[in-house]
Amino acid sequence: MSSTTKTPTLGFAILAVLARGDRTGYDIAAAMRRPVSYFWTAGHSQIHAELQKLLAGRLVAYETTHGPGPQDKKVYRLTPEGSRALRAWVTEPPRERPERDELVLKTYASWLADPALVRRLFADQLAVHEARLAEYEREEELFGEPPRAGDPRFGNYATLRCGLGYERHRAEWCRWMIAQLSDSL
Amino acid sequence: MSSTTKTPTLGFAILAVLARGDRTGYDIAAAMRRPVSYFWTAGHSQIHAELQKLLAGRLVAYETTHGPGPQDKKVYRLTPEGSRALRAWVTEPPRERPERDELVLKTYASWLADPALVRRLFADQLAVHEARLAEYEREEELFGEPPRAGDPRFGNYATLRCGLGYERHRAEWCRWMIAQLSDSL
DNA sequence: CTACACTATGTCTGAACTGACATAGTTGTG
DNA sequence: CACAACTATGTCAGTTCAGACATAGTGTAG
Repeated sequence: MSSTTKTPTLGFAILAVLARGDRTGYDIAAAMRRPVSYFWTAGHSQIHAELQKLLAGRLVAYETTHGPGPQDKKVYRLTPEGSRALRAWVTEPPRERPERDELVLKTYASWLADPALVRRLFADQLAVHEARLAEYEREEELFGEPPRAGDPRFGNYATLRCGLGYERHRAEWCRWMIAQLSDSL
Repeated sequence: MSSTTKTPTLGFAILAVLARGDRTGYDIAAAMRRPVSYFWTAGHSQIHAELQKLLAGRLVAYETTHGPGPQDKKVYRLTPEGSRALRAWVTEPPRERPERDELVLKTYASWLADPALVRRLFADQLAVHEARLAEYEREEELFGEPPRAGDPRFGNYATLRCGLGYERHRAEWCRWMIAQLSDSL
């Protein structure tokens, strides 16, 4: 660590985006809304605040150019320290985040409710997952040959594969639930 | 809603546990650590605070009995209003939680790091998922015949199925990553 | 009989996060 | 030329959550 601060995960998410090219806070927020499939999300207010901290820790720097808005436009870039910190962080084991899934919780309590309404809930969810799956499959086709491990696009492709697997698992579970609920009618 | 307060998801998690039987705050915390597979988690400090709010909204009530500790033991139960609120909540569409997965983020930035170290990271993760999978499979066997939709045990079984599918998807993704990284060495 | 693990309730601080508010230039459309 | 959408930065109040601190009776193993 360069000094006193321990960077939260959001900080590394920002560094990971900047590793692919210099950006403004606005651009980072846009990238994190959906890079290609999911990986992390944050509102712009959080990003601007975190950029201040990264700046204080000298993990990023910026150049001011004139642009729209009341303030000047700031284009951020990784510093060598930032790049080093990011590379070191990548291979460290991730800290477990507690599982908090509202649909699973509803499922846990689903024995209390009208099976027809629960069935409807899962049918809606299934539609959402199938739509996302179709979208991801379209994106997958755009890659053609899977990129190699040293290529930045490998990161995009690998997260896309994760998203693809997740949506398939989720859709299958929804279908199973619907089948179970149909049996009990 | 009974009055002014909108109950957060944690509140419904507590109600869902109480729907299966009266419990103390301590018991609820223990149940939510791992009911059978995952569904929601919270520390006891959060649970005690939330129980106060549920109490104020008259969704739960309690009886005091003498027990260990400086305070008396409080056994909470659902009120009719609580039961009604829970049942109504179950079939409402879940609000989307933002995706925040540290391993996926690391994957997104993995092109920067030493492939051998990334491979190690995923091998460790694979071991974790395989261990959980084995545990869930053991739990699945204990059920024998899948419970029917009106049975409280259906909730447990259905969440277990979700956990099972999730761990399989995750393990498969880890294996795919390891294969990709082995190719590039 | 002593020590430890477990039961049991609660408070408090700080970090992480959400959503609203505030401001204003640029670019493209009708 | 007016208006909307997009670019762009920031503040602030409130909520959620994790982890530490505080306290103390009960049951069990050595």
